[in-house]
Formats: sequence, C-alpha cells, structure tokens
Amino acid sequence: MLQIAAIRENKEAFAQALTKRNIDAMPMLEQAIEVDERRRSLQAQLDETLSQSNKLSKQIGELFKSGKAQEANELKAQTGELKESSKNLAEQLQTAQNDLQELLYNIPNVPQESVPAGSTDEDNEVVEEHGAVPVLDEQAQPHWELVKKYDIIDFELGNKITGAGFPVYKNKGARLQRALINYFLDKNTAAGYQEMQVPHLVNEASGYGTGQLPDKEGQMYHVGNDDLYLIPTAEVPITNLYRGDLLEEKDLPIAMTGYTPCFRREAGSYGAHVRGLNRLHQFDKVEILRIEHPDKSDQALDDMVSHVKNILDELKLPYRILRLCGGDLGFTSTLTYDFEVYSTAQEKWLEVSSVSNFKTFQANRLKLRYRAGEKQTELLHTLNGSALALPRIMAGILENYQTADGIKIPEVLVPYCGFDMIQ
RNA sequence: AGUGAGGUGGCCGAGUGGUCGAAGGCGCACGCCUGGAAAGUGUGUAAACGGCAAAACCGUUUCGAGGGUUCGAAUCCCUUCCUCACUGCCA
Repeated sequence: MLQIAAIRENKEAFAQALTKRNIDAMPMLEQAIEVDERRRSLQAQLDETLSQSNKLSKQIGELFKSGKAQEANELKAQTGELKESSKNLAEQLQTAQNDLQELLYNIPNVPQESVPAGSTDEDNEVVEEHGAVPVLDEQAQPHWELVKKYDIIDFELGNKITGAGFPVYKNKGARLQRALINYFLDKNTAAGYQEMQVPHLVNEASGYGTGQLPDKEGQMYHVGNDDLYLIPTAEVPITNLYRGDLLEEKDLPIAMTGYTPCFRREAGSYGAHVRGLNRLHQFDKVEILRIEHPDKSDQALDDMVSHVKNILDELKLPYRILRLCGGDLGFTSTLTYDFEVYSTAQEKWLEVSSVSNFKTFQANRLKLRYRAGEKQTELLHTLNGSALALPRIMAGILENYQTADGIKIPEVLVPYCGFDMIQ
C-alpha cells in the first residue's frame, strides 16, 4: 500500500512511474487525494466536537463533586447535541477511512527506474545467462516420464488420496527432496539468514499484512471452521512475525530463512504448462527474507540475487536471470529478478526463484517501522526471494542430469543424499 | 472440549465510575557525584491520527479486540480472541 502523504506531495511523479505498468494511475491518485482531504477535514471536526464534550464532562464532574447538582444537570442537557454530531462525524470518518484504504489497496507499487517497459513476459529483460545447456541423447525424456521410470514421484497416488497437483515423492525422489531442503537451508544460514520454522496456517490479519488479502483471496486455501488460510508461501508467516513492530536501527538488518510447504489453488490453470512438477497445488520452498533500512534495500536485493546465483552455480544448472518488465512485475514489487532454469528435455525455461524489493509497500500495511529520530518513526523496507523453490529445481536436475545409465546427482547434493545416481 | 483465574506502558505491577496516558518499581537515556567505575542522586522516558509544509505546541484516540450503558469507562454489561491452572483427550 502506497503512503497517502507521499502521493499528496507529488502525484505527478507517482503517475509517471506507474505508466511503466501500462496504467493511467492519475484518476485513482486524484480520487485518493480527494478522499484523504475529506478524511482529514472530518477528523478535525470530530476532534473539535470530542474536545468540547470532554470539557463539558469534566465540568459536570467538578460540579457534582462540589454539590452543585442542579448546575450539573443543566450542563448535561447540553451534551446531547454534541453526542449526536460526534456520532455522526465518527461514522462519516469511518466511511472516509474505508474508502481511502480501498482505493490505496488497488494502487500497485511504483516500479523502480531500472524496470524495463513492456507488457508481457516476452518483454522481460534477460540480464544474465549462466551454465552450459547439456547435450542429451535421443532418448532423453521429460521429468514426468523419468519419475515413472525410476519410481521416484507418483502423481497417480497423490490423485487418489487428495487430487491433481499433489504428488507423492517416493524412494530416492523423497530423499532428493529432503536433501535439497537441507542443502538450501544450510546455504542460507551460512549466508547469515536466521532459520525459522513457522506455522503453515495463518490468520486473516497476516493475509492482509503481506497483501494476499483481500485481492488474492481465491488463490489461498481457506479452512472455514477456524477461519485460517494455508500459506501460499513462507513469506506470509515469516514477514508477519514483525507485523506492527517498531525496531531500532541497531536491530537491522533482519535476515530470515524458512522451509515450508506452499499451498496454491491455482484456479484456472490447465494444460500442458501445468504438466508434471511444473505447477502444483502443494510444493516445497525455502524462502529468504530481509527487513532493511531504507538506504540499504537496493544493495540487499543485489546481495540476494548473488546468493541465489551462487546456489544455482553450485548445482551446475543452466539458468538465466530476468529483470521483470513493468507489465509482468508483481503488484507489490518495485523491482523483481526472476531466475529460470533451462529444462533441456522440455526445451523450456522454468521459474525457480523470484527475488523482489517491496520497499515500504508491505511495511505500510504491516505497520513495520524503525525509530528514525527522537520523535520520528519511518517505514522499513522488506524484501524476499526463493532460495529456492523445489519442484522445478527437481525437474531441472532430473532432466538435465539424465544419462543412459540413470540420473546423476549434482556433486554438492551427494553428501545430503547418500547416493550419487538414481537408477 | 469442561471449569476456574487472568490479559494494563520495553518489562513487572497498582488501579472497581470523573482530576488516569495511567501510582510504584525495573530497564533505558541524559546530567550530578567519582581519578575511573559501582553505589547514590536528579531529570526524562509510548504510539497513531489531525491542526500543519515543518518545529514548538495544542487536540483526539489507544489499558487484548469489537459492541453497549453513562454527561463521563482501564474500572460496569455483552460478544469474541488469547494466556495460565486443573480435568478430559492426544502426538
């Protein structure tokens, strides 16, 4: 959520920056400013009214104490009107606040200078490409065939017990999955990220805090009996650990990592691109998150990108880094780098990580601030990224490391797996 | 799940209708004292919103959350969430 005070000061700059998202934000911005003016005027009126009735109440109290009951009762008669109008003003103020919030909820975050123009994923800018694409022999297969051949992932079984998009990992597949989680967590903690194990269900307030609610309600599984949501990413519980906090500069930066399963309804996704591990309702992911001083978040994003690069380099997977264009940029982000691994057998790039700087957009919803001076608090910056999402890494390994004799295990994972081949 | 007791500032804790943003203590900050420190001592010590572009200052709100009673609520009533203890169940 953007800050209304900042919009008020320079709406042109906001509108200009938002053209990168191919929207004309000016009408929304102006409407927000208008509602905000209404809100402030109502606030002032209400305060004045309440102030008057507080004064009267005090007088009445004093009169009663000194035994002047009659005078007190006369004053009492005057309070009715004030009460009426304060009630009235309070209602109007509430409406104005709700209106303003709704408007602000619908304005996306402002893209950074470096975000390329464009409308679809075709316009994303390839900033780096690493690793050699292996040459596979003729019998090379996509991962959904390989997992059957080696009996390591069973989609049918998942179908039976739950439904489509809930695979069952078996044998060396399960072990490889566990190895990846441990490997990622070890890499992240070694880089200074504090490991967190958090609940996989969150309440409504947390959903609002990170921006899944109200707009993406349909993407989350909702547990009606208890009014809780299954997390779509560890970002939600981990970021919300700091919801409402006021930090000291010495506490910064805060860097956390956590492994969780992620649950996504993915309503409306069908077809070939959701085949196999490409898109699931439940998948595993290890996430990294940072809470940063506003001056340091740009550097932090670069550091996170380097960190993810380092992991992919170690896994020796061919990958590229994209800078998302304005049209593809997530609602809450100012700048996002996507990492894609090349799946040789599918001849396709698979997104395995997305690293973003949200600046104050989430912090504003979360009310996550730091003490910036004696009498001053300011919003912090939040960032997060996947390090990494499991299924497509798994797909990438299976497909790129396949040989006629079986699937080789990347060297760095061998100690974690306890074997070096899936045969 | 049942019964009982609770939820007050960074922390502990007092406060059952008015002068309570809230005693007292701890902690923290600054000063005095000291060769330096400890001890002692003095002062200060919440946030949000508005007036306002900012400071000073002023106003409003906030005692788990939401509603209600009242001229006036931390205090009374209702709803709800959470914590603790005992009982039940259970990995």
